[in-house]
Order: sequence, then structure tokens, then C-alpha cells
Amino acid sequence: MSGLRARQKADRHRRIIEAAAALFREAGYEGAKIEAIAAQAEVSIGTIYNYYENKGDILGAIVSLEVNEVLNAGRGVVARPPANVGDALDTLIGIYIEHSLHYLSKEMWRQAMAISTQLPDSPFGQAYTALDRSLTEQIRALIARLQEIGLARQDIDGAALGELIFNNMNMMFIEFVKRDEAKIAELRAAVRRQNRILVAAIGV
Amino acid sequence: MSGLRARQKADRHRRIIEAAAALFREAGYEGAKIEAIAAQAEVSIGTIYNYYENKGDILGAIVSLEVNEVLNAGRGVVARPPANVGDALDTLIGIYIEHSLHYLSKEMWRQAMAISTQLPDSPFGQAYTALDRSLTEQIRALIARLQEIGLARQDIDGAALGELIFNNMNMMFIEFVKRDEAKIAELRAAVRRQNRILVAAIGV
DNA sequence: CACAAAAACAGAATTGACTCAATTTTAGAA
DNA sequence: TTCTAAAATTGAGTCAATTCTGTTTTTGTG
Repeated sequence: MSGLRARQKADRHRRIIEAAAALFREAGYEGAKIEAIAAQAEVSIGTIYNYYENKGDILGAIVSLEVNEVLNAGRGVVARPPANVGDALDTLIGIYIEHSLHYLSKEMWRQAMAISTQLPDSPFGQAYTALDRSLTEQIRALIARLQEIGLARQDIDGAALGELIFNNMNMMFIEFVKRDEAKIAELRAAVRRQNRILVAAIGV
Repeated sequence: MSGLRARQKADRHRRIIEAAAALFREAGYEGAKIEAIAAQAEVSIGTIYNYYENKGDILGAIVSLEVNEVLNAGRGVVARPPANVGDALDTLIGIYIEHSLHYLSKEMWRQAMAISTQLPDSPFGQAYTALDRSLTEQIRALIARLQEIGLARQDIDGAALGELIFNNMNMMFIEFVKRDEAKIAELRAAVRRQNRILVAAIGV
């Protein structure tokens, strides 16, 4: 039996996430008081803390949903990459960046990133690290695919290269969300310029 | 005249920083209560907030001292770099990493990094960004030096390369401080492996 | 159906960072 | 030396996240 308790639990989870997402957008992370989230979700404060360890974990759950969508969107590029290394990387990274701001504001990203380094052992901290690893893995998969097709040199250390590309992109993204006035187009151009060095090194 | 007021001010600054540094080490960042810092520094809570905007700024002042030392230590390497690109990068990065844990614990680094992304416009947030830029600039200077000496190709985009190397190193350092059991030697080896790709691409 | 144990809920109490109005100290002019 | 305005200090009070303990609901069993 699926059980009344289990159903109510799932429902409460959903209500809390929805209420929090709405309030984070409206009022920002700091501005969204736990009390308000509880009221809007129609649960008590205590119940929220029964479901999430702390306020950061609530944001974490929202961020995780988002990053999983990004990973999904990236699969298509890995399966059928553009016909040269530069465009392939640019396309994948473009998807990451564009999607990332679809549901989450820069402020939400800042908070999420801060929490993940501040509390690396909290549920969200660990989830965030795992998500980063998945993104690195996807870039690495793209490189492997390009090597297969014969677009990239076979003798390249694909693992190290994947990390290099991800780490650089991620750091650029962090700086990007730290400045409210920074534009997506500029971020993409800067990363492309940096990647050009790598593209030259690994193209056949 | 240097003035009584100015002298007392400098003295209070010093006392607050020393008290905070000691307590951060002993009890961790969260564990060090403002009230305790105030007591140990023999000032009132209000005075601390007269000198620093918030708790993070106190840590920020400590971190800034540390990073400036790191920058200083790096100057020597840029002035007289080892005789090949790989060793030159490894030596500079080695200095950064080894120095970084001299005065600051991993926990203090985690907090500092978190604060700098959470509040990028606070005094410390801005200072931290500037410090990152200085480190990037130093790596770029090393590359320029290597190009001068004829150890690196002249046609490389030095600015982009410097950013790439710094961003990768920094991200690796972030992951490093997130895991208490991570070892310095492993970090250095991983970064060396990643840089090898770049070294191959830019060596003459 | 009745009941006991387990799970979940509620919200008052606690805690600690930060604010602010009142008080004290300093600098410098008369 | 005395006085006044500016600067600095103080700590009690505020605010919001988190904890804690008693209550209610659900489940499984006889």
C-alpha cells in the first residue's frame, strides 16, 4: 500500500518546495523567512525542520532539480556533437549557462554555492558536489565522443582535460553570478576564448 | 601628530583581529561567538561592529593578510622561474597551496570563500575578488616571463591562459578545503596532471 | 474495533548576530 | 584651563534561524 502517511509526506515536501521557490524569487533568499515559507506551505515551522536540516537545504532541493535538468539537456549534445571541437564545447557549455538562469536568480545561485562550500557535509553540500562531478563527467563524455569520431587527438588525457574545462567554466560562472550586471554573452565569449587554447592543443 | 585616537584605533583593530584569529582556530568560525571575541579583545560588541561590518569581515581581514603573504612569496618565482614551463607552474602553485594552510584552517577557508560569494559587495567580498585577480595576474606575469626567456611560445594568448590556470587551480583548492581528509600532495599532483595538457600546448 | 508503539507535527523557547539610542572620551578653540 | 562639537564606545534590545518537548496522527496487531 502506498500509505496515507507516505502520500501526505510527498505532498508536504512539494508544498514546502513550491512555497519556498516562490518566496525566494519574490523576496530573495534572506528575505524569505522560514515562518513565511511555513505559512504559505500550510505546515508548521517544526515540520519544515523535520523535512530539511536547515534553510539552505530547502534552496538546495530547488537547485538540484534545476541542475538535473541541465544535465538532461546536455545529453543531446554528447549524443550528437557539432562537427568540430570548438563548437562542440561551446554548445555544451552554452546549454549549461543558458539553462542555469532559467529558474534560479543570480542571488539564489550565490547562496547555493556559498552553502555548498560552507557546509560540504550537509545533504545539499554533498548533493552539490555530486552534481559538479556529473557535469565534469558529461564534459569528459563529450571529449571521449569527439575522440571516437576522430575530431580530437586520441593521446589526450581526457579525464584531466574534462576537469580543466569544467573547473574553468565553473569558476567563471561563480564570478558571473557574483556580479549582477555581468551578461551571459560576455561570460560565454570569455570562456570560449579560454577554451580556444585547449581546442588548439587537442584538435586533430 | 599621530594622535591618541588614531593609536587607540589601531590598537583596537589589532586586538580584535588577534582575539578573533585565536578563537576561530580554537572553536571554528561558527563556534567563535562575537561576544567572546569582544570579551577577549576587551572591547564591547558595539565597538566590533564599529570596526567591521559583520562577522565575515573580521575573518576577511585575517584572510587578506594571509593571501598577501602568498602573493609576496610568489614574486620570487616570477622573478627567477625554474628552467621549464612545467616546473615553473608547479613551483608557483606549490607556493600558493603550501602557504595557504599556514595560518588558516580548512574551515576558515570554507567560511571565507562562502562569504565572498554570498556577499560579493561587502568590503571583504570585494577584497577577495581583488585578491583572486592579483593571483591571476601573477600567473599571467609568470607566463609572460617564460615567453620572454623563450621557454614558452610567443603566440599564446597569455591572458586567457593565466585565467585558465588560475581558475582550475582555485576550483581544485575549493574542493580540497571542502574535504577535511584531502591531502596537499594529492591536490598538487592532480593540478600538475591537469596542467600537463597546457604545458604540452605552450612549451616551445 | 481497540490499543500501543512509532512517526510526524506544532509552536514556544533558545540562541546568537546585529542595531541603535544613550553615554563617554577626545580634539582643539577661546 | 574650560568648554563644545565630533567621534567613539557601550550593552540592552531586536530579529530570525534553529531546537526542543509535549501532543496528535497513523499504522499494525490481536
